[in-house]
Amino acid sequence: MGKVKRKEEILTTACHLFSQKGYHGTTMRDISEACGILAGSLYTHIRSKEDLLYEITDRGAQSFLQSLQQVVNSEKSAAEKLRLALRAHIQVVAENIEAATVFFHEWKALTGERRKQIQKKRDQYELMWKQILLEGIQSGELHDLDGKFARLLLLSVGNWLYQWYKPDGKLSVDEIVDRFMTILLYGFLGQKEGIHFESGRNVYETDQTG
Amino acid sequence: MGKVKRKEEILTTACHLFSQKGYHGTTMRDISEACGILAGSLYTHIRSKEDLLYEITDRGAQSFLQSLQQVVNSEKSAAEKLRLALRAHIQVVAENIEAATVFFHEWKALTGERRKQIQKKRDQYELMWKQILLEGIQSGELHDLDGKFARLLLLSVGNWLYQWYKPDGKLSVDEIVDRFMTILLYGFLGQKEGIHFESGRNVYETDQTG
DNA sequence: ATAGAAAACAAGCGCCCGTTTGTTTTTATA
DNA sequence: TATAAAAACAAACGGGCGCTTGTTTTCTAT
Repeated sequence: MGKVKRKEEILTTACHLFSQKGYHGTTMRDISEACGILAGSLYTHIRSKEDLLYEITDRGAQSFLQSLQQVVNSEKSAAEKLRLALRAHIQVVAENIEAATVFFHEWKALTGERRKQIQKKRDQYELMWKQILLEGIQSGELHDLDGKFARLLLLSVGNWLYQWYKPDGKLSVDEIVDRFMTILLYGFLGQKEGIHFESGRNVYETDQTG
Repeated sequence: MGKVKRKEEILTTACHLFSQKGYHGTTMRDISEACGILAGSLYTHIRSKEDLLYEITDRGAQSFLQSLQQVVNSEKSAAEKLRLALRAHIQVVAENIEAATVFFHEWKALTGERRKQIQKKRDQYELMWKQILLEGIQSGELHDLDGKFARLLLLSVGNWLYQWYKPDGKLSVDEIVDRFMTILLYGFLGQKEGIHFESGRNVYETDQTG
């Protein structure tokens, strides 16, 4: 097995096991067995168990930050920016479902400086959402909106996704985003005027949950 | 220390530590030290560590089920039922924030039959939400609504609450529910006609998160 | 083909885990 | 106040934990 490859294999394997059994519920022997080597051999490639967790969560944080940065920099209407932001978020989760699970579920198992760094990136991310919403409110496009709770709503939806999303589900990321955004923009009671989806029928069951 | 009291103290302490450090990250010695007794003495009151986790999560599940059952049985409009359901959910989380944290974050650490039982109650709970939304859609009150995603939205908001809610926050449960429901019923773009709150001003910062 | 580097092995370190056992102390009841 | 039950202690069990060390095997580049 090549040099860099084994390191990545260990990370992927750890990510898989952490997402399934949790960080503290996964042992180095679990990881080594899944990789087909002995536990001690892992330490040729990594320095510690916590290093694995940090690498996984930090990569996750970077993915979220980078994808949202593009949205913030874009020049679109507030509503469109919100859609793009939610789309970016959901895409990161959907395309890295195991890493996202570890990111959301296990990052607090980090200790000391490492944890602070991840916390910092989470704060940065939240700040970017704040910015998008604040712009929309100040420009009047999102009149009368409680920015704080709008943000909590959006992040709740995006962050909870890892709990139910299954990669082999019937709906694409775009279809999921469309359904959420329709409700978020116009509400349970509002009309969906001016919005059209290629698959916009109202079907109660479109099962994607596990 | 009395008979039943010590058992409850152990449960409360375990709940606190599980919510902070996770189930696998908490040791029996952690719990015993916080209770001021030796680790072995715990076993006068409990049978195993997993028993503690099961008791906590099962009580949580019962709280959610009971509070929502009352809403399902009530005779209200669909929109009002949704509000009451979200209120019930948020109230359970807010009034038992540590237990809720363990319930949402650690229930998968249960094994075998115990885990299946909690899963079953979670399914029951979701079914009750489905029922409320289905009634509202079939009666026409929630016209054109994608019930599946409306439910995901509501449960995302309710389930993510444990991640940011602080008991010493400035807003009451009712105020939180009002803010979420306003957005959920009328959307980011819609008018909030016919709705009035005693504290309905639009302030961007109403900090409640940690 | 062979020297040097990288990777994996084999063994085990010290420590902590959940739990058990046998004894002592505390509590409740008569 | 005597007595039995309940609770807590003291000590340790078997085992698994993250990780290290010293050696052997495998790969890579000349």
